[in-house]
Amino acid sequence: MTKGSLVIIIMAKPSFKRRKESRPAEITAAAIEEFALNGYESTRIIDIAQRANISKGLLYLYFKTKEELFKSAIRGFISPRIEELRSSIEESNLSAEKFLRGPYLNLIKKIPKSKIRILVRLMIAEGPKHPDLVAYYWENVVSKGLAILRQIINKGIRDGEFKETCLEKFPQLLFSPVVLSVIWTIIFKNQQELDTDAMLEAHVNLLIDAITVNK
Amino acid sequence: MTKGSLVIIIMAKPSFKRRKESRPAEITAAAIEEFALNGYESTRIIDIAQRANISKGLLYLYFKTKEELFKSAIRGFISPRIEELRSSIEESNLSAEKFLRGPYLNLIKKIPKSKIRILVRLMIAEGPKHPDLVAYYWENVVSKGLAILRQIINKGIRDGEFKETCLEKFPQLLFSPVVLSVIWTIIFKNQQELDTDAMLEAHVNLLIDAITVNK
DNA sequence: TAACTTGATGACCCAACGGTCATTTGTTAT
DNA sequence: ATAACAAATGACCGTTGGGTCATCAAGTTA
Repeated sequence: MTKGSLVIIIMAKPSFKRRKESRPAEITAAAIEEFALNGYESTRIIDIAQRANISKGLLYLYFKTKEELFKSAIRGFISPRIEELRSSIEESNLSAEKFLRGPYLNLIKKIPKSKIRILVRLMIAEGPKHPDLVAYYWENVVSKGLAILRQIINKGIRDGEFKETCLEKFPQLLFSPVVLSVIWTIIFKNQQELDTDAMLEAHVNLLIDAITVNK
Repeated sequence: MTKGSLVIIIMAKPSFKRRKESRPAEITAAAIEEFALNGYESTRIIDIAQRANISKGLLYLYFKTKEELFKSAIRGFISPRIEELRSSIEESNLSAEKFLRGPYLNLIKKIPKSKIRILVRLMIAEGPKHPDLVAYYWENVVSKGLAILRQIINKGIRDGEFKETCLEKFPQLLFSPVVLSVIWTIIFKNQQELDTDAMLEAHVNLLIDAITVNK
């Protein structure tokens, strides 16, 4: 429309990059850190901007509002973990027991030490005010994980490894000490150390003892 | 010091009460509700005042700051529960297994439905910014509960009911599905109902199966 | 009823923070 | 060099919400 429009069309193609366009990712990374530290309300936009080494104004060039930034940050944080989850499962046709003692135990040992802790706290603290985020988290992480667990337990039953117990109705029970570990390490780290590796291993052992057929 | 001081001393005794002095309790009750609903930062003082049917100014007559009100509210909420905990334990010299299947299971079934949920969410969300509150919670609730559990498990081992398992090192395992239940009912109630009673019962059954001597 | 005391109010103050925008900086094309 | 325009800045605005205080209301005593 303006006098300059022709010029724009002609020469805009040869991709220019002042400071490149990895900016959004840098910003959401900084945002996740700050939100994890302070929660949604007490995190100031300017703290995020400073952590990302940009000005407040530039942040608003990429994200319309604080809310949108928050959601983008969480989503951007979850996405990569989904692949992580799927790939580390890789059914690999082990027996159900071997699978639980091996890849599964390994995976859950990592969680209380990884950044996923952040997510747990954020979902608990901010979830009730961001139902669409909860829905996203449910769909992409929780329900998938639950399905995998249920599948493994049923396989064990079909193969005659496991007894028919209530565990198939509540696969969550295999996961519950992970939740406790995460919360413990967030809240009570100053009160008492918890050897999460040992605890998680103990839990898997106990449950397998309880549901294994013979012995 | 002032001219009126003598008068005060003489006639202040015959306790007067305009609107009585149960005010602080009313305020902390209102505060707990609001804080549970919105978290610390997003709760406005005026919301608390309105819920307590008083003006903002009066609230500040009883509590110097929002922070002080928050702490008082939490402490006031915890105190009564401690007695609840102690009394519902009442060792009553049952066998360890009977105790776990009876009074203990009963107690934990109540938790995800009671207001204690509130506490869990608040501690997770706001704990990191209020370490003294966490310390108080630890001392008066968590460490006591943990001690009781450890005691019961050891008794079971001494009496020959239970095997020596890692459960004595991690009594938390008996409690972990409670934490999961609480969080679940807070966050995912719109995604999927969870029969917490059945799940908790299943969990206690499984663990007892795993650690009981013969069978 | 008058004097006095304390419970209670809400208008007001001020700092903090989300969000905007006029302006500057720097890069590329010619 | 300079035109052109995107990238980036930070001073500024408006609102929100914690906290204050002058003022009022109501109870008690004499």
